[in-house]
Amino acid sequence: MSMTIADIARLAGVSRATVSGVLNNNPTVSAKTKKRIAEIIEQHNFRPNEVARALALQHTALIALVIKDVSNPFYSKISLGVEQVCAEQGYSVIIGNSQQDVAREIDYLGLLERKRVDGMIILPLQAHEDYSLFKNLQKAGYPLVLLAEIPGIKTDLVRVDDEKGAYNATRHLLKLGRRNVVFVSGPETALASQRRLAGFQKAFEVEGMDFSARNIVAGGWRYQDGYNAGKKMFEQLLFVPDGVLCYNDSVAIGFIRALTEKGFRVPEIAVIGFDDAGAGAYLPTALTTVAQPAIQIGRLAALVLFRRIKNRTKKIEKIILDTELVVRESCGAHLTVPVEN
Amino acid sequence: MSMTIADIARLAGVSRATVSGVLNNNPTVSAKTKKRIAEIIEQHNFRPNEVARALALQHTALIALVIKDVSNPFYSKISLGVEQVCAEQGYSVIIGNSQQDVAREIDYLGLLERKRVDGMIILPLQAHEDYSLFKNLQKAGYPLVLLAEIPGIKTDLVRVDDEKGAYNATRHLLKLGRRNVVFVSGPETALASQRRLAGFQKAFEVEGMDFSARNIVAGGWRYQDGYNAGKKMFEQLLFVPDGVLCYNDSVAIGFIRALTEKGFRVPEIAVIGFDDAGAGAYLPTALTTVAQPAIQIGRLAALVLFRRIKNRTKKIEKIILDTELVVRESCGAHLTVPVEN
DNA sequence: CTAAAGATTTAAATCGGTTCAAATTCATGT
DNA sequence: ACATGAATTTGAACCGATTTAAATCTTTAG
Repeated sequence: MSMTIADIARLAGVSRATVSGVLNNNPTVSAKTKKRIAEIIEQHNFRPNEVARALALQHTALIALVIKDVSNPFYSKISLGVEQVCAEQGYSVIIGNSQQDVAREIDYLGLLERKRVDGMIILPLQAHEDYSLFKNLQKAGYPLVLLAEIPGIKTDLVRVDDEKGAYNATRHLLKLGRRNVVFVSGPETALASQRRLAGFQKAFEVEGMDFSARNIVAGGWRYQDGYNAGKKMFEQLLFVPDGVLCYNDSVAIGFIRALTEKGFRVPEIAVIGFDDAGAGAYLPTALTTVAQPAIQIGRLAALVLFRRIKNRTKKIEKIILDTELVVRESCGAHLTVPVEN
Repeated sequence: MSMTIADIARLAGVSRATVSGVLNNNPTVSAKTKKRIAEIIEQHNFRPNEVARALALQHTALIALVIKDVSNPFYSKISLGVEQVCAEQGYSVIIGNSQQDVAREIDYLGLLERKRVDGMIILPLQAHEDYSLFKNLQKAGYPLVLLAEIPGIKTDLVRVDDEKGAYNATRHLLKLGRRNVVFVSGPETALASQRRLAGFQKAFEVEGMDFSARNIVAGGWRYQDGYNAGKKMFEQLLFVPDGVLCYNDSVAIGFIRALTEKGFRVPEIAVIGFDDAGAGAYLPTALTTVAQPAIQIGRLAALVLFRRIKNRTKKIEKIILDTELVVRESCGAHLTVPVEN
């Protein structure tokens, strides 16, 4: 149906090799044939079949990005960054949503072997029984960039310093005089949640405050998860906090909704989110949050991946970016004088 | 480096054709060889190269989804739906963000010819100088499903009845007694915005109300666009509305933020969004909105695309879904008695 | 005018699968 | 034991590009 290089060769009265030469701007083909054939190509609107090209060249100009769920604003921004630099480099990106499901994630990992994508950026779940698959893939030389560590594996990595981010946010709350502060956690399969919890806890220590199980409540990563957590908390009223650090902005937004429904208000209850993706900045009471440079994370991950694709021997890159506490209204900083200690 | 079908053939002392037979579960190869070779394949963890397969079979098991911006919650939900059914069918999806840029969109269109993706789902911009590219692609038999009409082209299409959706929402506001109602428009390159405006306007007619340019304000599609529109409006105070229909939820959220900053409140000013994707339902004053079944749209688009991929002769499918007005708090329906007319 | 050097072009192999006509093996009935 | 037909396997072509050694064509110098 569509033209092939052989058709063009026939039309031009020349060999396929020559046509290939002009396609790839090979200096060995003369300027005049180049022009002549280029015209014929143009005329017939011939586009070389990249599948055939991929087979011959052993690379597909495709990479895969596997995240939990593009409909989460933070991940969608990462994907935007990834796609940006891929487009610049002439690559396309296959996107996979693991949906927090290990089986799906494993399935996507298979794209490396099956579809021969040139590399993969992946936010691995922390729920695998073992990580030999990752280990094997990496040992087999497949370019892999992670967005979160995997136990016992050294690979290129781009992430943010979750612990420090949570630590700073928590200290901020504490400095503002909040004393009943809780952390609404993320999904158990997220290493980032554990890290943020660690930072949260550390702030308690540093401020010399007691920390107990009451300071943690189980959350999740979606609006609904935050809402549920808040609902439960404000229905039972076992413990009414005056400060809350949430796993991410979506959880914070859901939590705030729940608290509002029960007649409480922000920032009387101070709330801080994490990510700074999505609607937070535009809430009626704008959300204070630990901002991650999501697009930048995506861009860097892609850049690191390309470096690895091009140069298989280079040593491992581990990029850990800083977060930034973006103080808006929901933490009450604009109302309260910080407590010095 | 990695195993090929020839390696397996050699290992099994059999021809490549036979190995291919077991890979494709060809009934002509005997059960015992099938088992024997399957074991060898398993043992060596051989995965056939799908690039080679794609070349031979002339299909890649890839489709492309081109939207404006995955980081918009509505599009990300569509992409989720698309990916769901693709995963079920063993397809992968390449995602492209046109970013409202015609050149980028055209570039992505090229994936059909270049990367030989088996089909494409695309939300075309309305800013092309001409649509011959689409026309040619479609004439050349490339499977194409649109998420918005293109002037003068008949292709498979899945979308929502924007006009009716906006009409219903507007009537709702009007019935609630709101008299100074405005439409915060979407980007000019979005046909959907024009359709929603038409529905908005029609409601005015039906209610026998005057409609003028004051009833439209230029918006956009992001939080920031809604915010800017609101800010401008409430700074100038030329016209303070008591009801607002926004192009989408993001615009509504931004608009509400602007109005809040200026000391106004929702639902004293009633606000309705469009899409029902993202944070709307979890705002302190939950957003009333015209809900689109985004995931379903994605799923249907993918399903239609697969039908077209499999059966090139079938006639065109045009699926127009209904929206649903989800009444929450931001339109004030829970406070106001509807006005009968 | 011719040989050597340099510039271009080409034939054929290759990438790793699928497919189909032809060849081979197997089973059955006599 | 043998002919026959069915079941299975295989060789070779093909998908559409790239690549490289060899062939051919141009220049240039002597």
